[in-house]
Amino acid sequence: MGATKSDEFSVKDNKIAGYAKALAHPARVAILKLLMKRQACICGDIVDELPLSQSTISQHLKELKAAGLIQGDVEGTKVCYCIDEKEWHAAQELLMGLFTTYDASKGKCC
Amino acid sequence: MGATKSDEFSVKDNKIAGYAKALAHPARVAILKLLMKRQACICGDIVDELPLSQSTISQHLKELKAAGLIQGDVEGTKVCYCIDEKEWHAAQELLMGLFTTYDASKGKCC
DNA sequence: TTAAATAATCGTAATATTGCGATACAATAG
DNA sequence: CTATTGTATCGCAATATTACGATTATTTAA
Repeated sequence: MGATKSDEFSVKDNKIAGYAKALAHPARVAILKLLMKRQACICGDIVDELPLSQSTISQHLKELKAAGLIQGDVEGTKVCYCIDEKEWHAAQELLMGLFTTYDASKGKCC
Repeated sequence: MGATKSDEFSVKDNKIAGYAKALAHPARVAILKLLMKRQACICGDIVDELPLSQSTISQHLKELKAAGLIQGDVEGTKVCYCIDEKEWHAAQELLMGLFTTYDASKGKCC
């Protein structure tokens, strides 16, 4: 008990939930915004910009990478992260699909 | 240590993260889809449709309600849930805003 | 080679989430 | 009033997340 019963739900619902989970922390939202603001990507500058330790930032980056939303390029002693365009759009489509499903069925409540 | 440092981030980023968190579980995604599919809303039928116990469903509904995404109307001994249109659109706008920020700055990576 | 810089990982602690059974509560039916 | 139905809440156990300091690579610079 306690573990999420992912198996019991559709692949699509799990994907949506997975992308949502990646966005479900303000630090990760802030990181993504930073990556977008600087049209080129950054690395440990994120650590300077956010109020979290290096190791914590590193973990958040790892999660965003695991979700597929970002990529990391090793450049010498630094690592350069950026949005993964393809997955970013995939996430956008899935989440938007969920939201627009509502407009389709303009149901009124109870 | 271990608690999320919400205070350290912007209100907006926290809102985005909050909505995302509500969508970050396949059961909640499934619930929202059900509420939309039946243009009118349901209640404990959700329990019959999903592979989770009544108490677990109830908790997920509570979270969705806390996030503002759904409303619940007591109807006799039953409770009828439905999407909260206003908050739903607010969530949609915030999340879309995040996604489209990328298109604006067609940055290429590293 | 050695030192410095940068990032990833490990270990640990605190807290949050997920899930369920049992129980409590509310409203209707009889 | 009492029984039934439908839902919420409580208490617990299992697991996951968040955060950090310390350590471990890894690569460049000296």
